[in-house]
Amino acid sequence: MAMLFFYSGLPFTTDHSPSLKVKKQMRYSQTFVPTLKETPAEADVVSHRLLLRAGYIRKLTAGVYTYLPFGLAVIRKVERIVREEMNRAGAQELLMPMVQPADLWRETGRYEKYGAELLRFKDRHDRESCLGPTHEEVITDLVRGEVRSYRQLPLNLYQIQNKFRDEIRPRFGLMRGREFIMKDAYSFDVDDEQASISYQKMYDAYQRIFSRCGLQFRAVEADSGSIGGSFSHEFMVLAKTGEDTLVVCQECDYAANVEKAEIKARCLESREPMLAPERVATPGKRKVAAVCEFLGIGPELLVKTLIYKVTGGEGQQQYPVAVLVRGDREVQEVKLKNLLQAAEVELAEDQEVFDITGVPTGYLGPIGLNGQKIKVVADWEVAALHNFVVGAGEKNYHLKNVNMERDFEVAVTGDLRQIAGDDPCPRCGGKLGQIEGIEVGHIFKLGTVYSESMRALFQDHDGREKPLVMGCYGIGISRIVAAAIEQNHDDNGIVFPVALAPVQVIILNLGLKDATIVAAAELLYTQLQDQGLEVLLDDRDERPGSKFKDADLLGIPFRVTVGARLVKEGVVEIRHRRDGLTVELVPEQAADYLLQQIAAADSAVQEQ
RNA sequence: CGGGGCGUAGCGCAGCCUGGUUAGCGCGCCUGCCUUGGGAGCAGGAGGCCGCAGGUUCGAAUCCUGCCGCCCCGACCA
Repeated sequence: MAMLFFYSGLPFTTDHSPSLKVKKQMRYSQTFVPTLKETPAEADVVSHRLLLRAGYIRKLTAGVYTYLPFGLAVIRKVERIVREEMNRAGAQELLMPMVQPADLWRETGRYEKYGAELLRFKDRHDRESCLGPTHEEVITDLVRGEVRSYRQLPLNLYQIQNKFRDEIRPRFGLMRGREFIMKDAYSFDVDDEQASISYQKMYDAYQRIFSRCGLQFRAVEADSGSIGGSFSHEFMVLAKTGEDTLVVCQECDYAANVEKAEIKARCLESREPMLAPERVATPGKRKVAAVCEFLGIGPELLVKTLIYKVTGGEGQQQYPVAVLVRGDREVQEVKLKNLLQAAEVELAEDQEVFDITGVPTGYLGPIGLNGQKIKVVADWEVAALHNFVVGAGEKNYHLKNVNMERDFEVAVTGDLRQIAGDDPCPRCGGKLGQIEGIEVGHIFKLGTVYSESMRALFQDHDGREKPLVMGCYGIGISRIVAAAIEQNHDDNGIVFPVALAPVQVIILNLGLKDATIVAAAELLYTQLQDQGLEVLLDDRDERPGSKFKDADLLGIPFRVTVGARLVKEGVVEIRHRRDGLTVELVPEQAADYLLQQIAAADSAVQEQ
């Protein structure tokens, strides 16, 4: 502590201290924002391209990026909103280590289960370790050591931290990096009811966060995936480049990820009398369309038999499962995985199918598979169907008039197909639409999965020891930046929402050799800063064209041009990046105008 | 990991198939002149282990082998 005195004269402060009123120098000529005229070849999607071109990020290696000053500024904007809303919701910030011991992960069994995304390594003492892709184990370890009593609950702890997941295929720049910034929060409650309240608080906080970020988004019901747990929502930014497909009811407020979207309208059991099975030659007809055309039937009367390699669930070995869906449907693998309680399901290759069943693909059917000890599962629709067509289990033949139960046995029947465009809403029966989305947030009700396996127990007021009921809540901070750009750009570059822009205003000095213009630009720069606005002054010795192009590319919401018109007409020009709206004002009015516009943008967002 | 493609100056690319003079173009960068409301013009200039390592050859950016890296399509996820 004594060391502090040696730094005499300097106040003890940190750079995020709000009390320190040092204005940031924001002269373009001295700012490291290396914009690019041409698009680097590595970038394909809009956000990646523009982040590189606008000098916001640079790549170090696959899926790993440096945030340059302006990129970091945007990240900080997002973080600030997230912190404010998390704190408002009663969560408390902490910071956990990124390096974690393997033994902790063994307690929940995830060291083995998590798969290759978990980057494992040994330290110099040969201790097994990993880089944290998420922190359920660490937080649970912390809390089990400190929380004993119901009086210490509820508790919600969060952090904003770099995560590392050794993604199979990183892509799209910040959208799917291996290293990325995430906010992860964990809630601890006494019982399920209280946990639901914590969950709802987070749901509400997330609504506020994404609204304040100026994003168009939608909360949807989601699969809880490998994190485990019972109940889950994803927050999706709506954008064409989204990696996920969502179904949204046009009549009620139902929305879900297609992975999850239930098919509720159970089809009516067919009343047709069952006919005698008939073996028909279908030479060379392997595809659904070819078989149907050949037999003169619609694809809804044919049943596909697909062989999946399934891992986990009952025993650790891989085993084959035959999945039956109608010819016009697709298997939804996430549903299949959940139904089988499997760790992984993978469609078998043609050769593998032959090795497993002895039948070439295209002629496979459910009959006789039980004899080979292959588990058969069927979609509900198949169970309702009568007299359908399946592969005969031998090359160049199919079977007509097949019926489930009479002709073959099925281990499980369930909701296994992907929801289709003509399916009705599972809630209200209304019409469904499909849209693309980017997952920027995911909340889970975990229950006691982790607290039980790690023995995180507390004593309740009835004196009994119970496992903590947990929830976990993630937000992809760096991904929000990419998603915001996917949703907000035009041909000239980024169009940042005011809340996320690295600075709110850029002043273009177009008359570096004209003392009047320079003086006016400098004065405006100082005045706007004094008003608390974030301003970049473009004082570079560049031609006007370059300055306009860069201002657009960077996506700064408001541009103030100080040029010849100041000398001739005494005005500066203020242009809105988003809609191109332009006003001319005397410089004295500029600050008020901008403050008013920025306030308006903020309140519009708040009302969303 | 499976499938496809690419590594040549800071960026975008040509040259490679059909080996052979000093490896070229556009942008950017430096100097000077000129120009100044949408990425100007002229003149001069700097900058290259042709991804790495072997091999074939009198001779390799170019042909062969191996490795490394990157991008795109699928399984994963914030």
